[in-house]
Amino acid sequence: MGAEWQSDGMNIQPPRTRIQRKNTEAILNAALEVFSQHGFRGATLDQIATEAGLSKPNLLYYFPSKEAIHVTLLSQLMDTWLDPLREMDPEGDPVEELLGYVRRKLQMSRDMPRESRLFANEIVQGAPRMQEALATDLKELVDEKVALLNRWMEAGQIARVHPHHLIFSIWSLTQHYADFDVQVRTLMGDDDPFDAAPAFLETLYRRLLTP
Amino acid sequence: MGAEWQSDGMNIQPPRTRIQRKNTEAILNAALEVFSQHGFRGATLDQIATEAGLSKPNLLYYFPSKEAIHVTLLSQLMDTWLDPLREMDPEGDPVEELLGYVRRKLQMSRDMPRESRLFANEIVQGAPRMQEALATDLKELVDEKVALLNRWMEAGQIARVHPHHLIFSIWSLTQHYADFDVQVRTLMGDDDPFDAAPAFLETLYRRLLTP
DNA sequence: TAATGTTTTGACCATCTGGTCAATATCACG
DNA sequence: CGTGATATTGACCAGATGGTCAAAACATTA
Repeated sequence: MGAEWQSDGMNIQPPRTRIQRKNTEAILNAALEVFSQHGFRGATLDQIATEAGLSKPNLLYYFPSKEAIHVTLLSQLMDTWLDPLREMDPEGDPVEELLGYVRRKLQMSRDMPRESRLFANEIVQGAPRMQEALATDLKELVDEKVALLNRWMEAGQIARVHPHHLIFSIWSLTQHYADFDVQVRTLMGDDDPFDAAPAFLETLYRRLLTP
Repeated sequence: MGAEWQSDGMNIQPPRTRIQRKNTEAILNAALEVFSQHGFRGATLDQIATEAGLSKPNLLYYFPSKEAIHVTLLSQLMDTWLDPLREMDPEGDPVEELLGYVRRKLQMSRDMPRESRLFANEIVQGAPRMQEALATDLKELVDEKVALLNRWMEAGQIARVHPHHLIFSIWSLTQHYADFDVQVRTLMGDDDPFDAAPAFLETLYRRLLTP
């Protein structure tokens, strides 16, 4: 019988047996690798199965479909992805809080480039499987932080700039190093982009934000 | 016989007859639409053919393969894409030249979002069909402009920042509005992102670059 | 208008791909 | 060890997809 413990609808029951835990983890890791490199349609179940060290039917014993794997990945990552923004503390020093956010976000591009590219693939192609999450979870968080930025600006603690564009700028400047990695490295030769990026971004945001 | 006038290898002979001109143009336009929305593997010849108002075999009368269409598109666009950077004038006022570049690049994101996403798709996925162009044409141009930026910095005409990262920042900040359009618009609601973007970027780069 | 070259198409093919299923192997535990 | 539950697999399927081809339709021009 098809495994009853599997994700029904949106909810994922935590895998019960040792083997289940091991295999679902292997599958999600393999899928992250493959989806982030080829996009949803470009990825094949065979690729993912091979990468995970399983046969295709075996893979489909753990997830009901290709899409289910993709959706599971995206929603699991959403949280992690937004953590750095959540951590921005209303009580802290505004400029330092923003710089901290930039630093954490850049660190994520360095440490989790596959995750970054997974999202990039999805959004560039119109976010067909994520639009709802964008319009609800993400929007809520961003609205809250935009309000915070507005308060900081009104209090004269950071320079007045368009808060949405400020947030977008942080996303684009940091994720660029993961998403466009090939290009960046091709152009910089042997220099590791992540050597100079932190200083560059710190300079940029200090000059932009210092009132 | 297979049409002899077709692109052999990398060179594209300009289409000769009226019909050829019309159809190759329609195909490339359709392909831009479809590839930019679904990526190379996600796009199908049927989709492109339908979008171009042709049958699939008819489409393949004009291009030998799916890949040939993609390659043609990419190399045709490469030039257009780099024009704004080429226009940066060594003789002009440094800050104004850079701001002009930013403005032109932002304008391209607004006017040619499909082209931007085509490149984004390609590069996010590791630039499998473009690496060479990156390593030759693009690198040459960037190296030249990096040298120019270095001269400007040594002359004290703009602030000292890492020139490569400066260029990357312009790319990422401007292309973000095209590539992540869905996300940006979802979060900004009814506001058109392109209303406030020019002012935001001008502020940002003036503060960053003014010595 | 006849002859020639160009364009279009329907039918077809091989391969790939997501997914199913019954049978088999492995595991956990009383 | 034996037994029921869990895990794995080979064989298979239907639909999609990139691409071919010979024949038909259409243009062009002598």
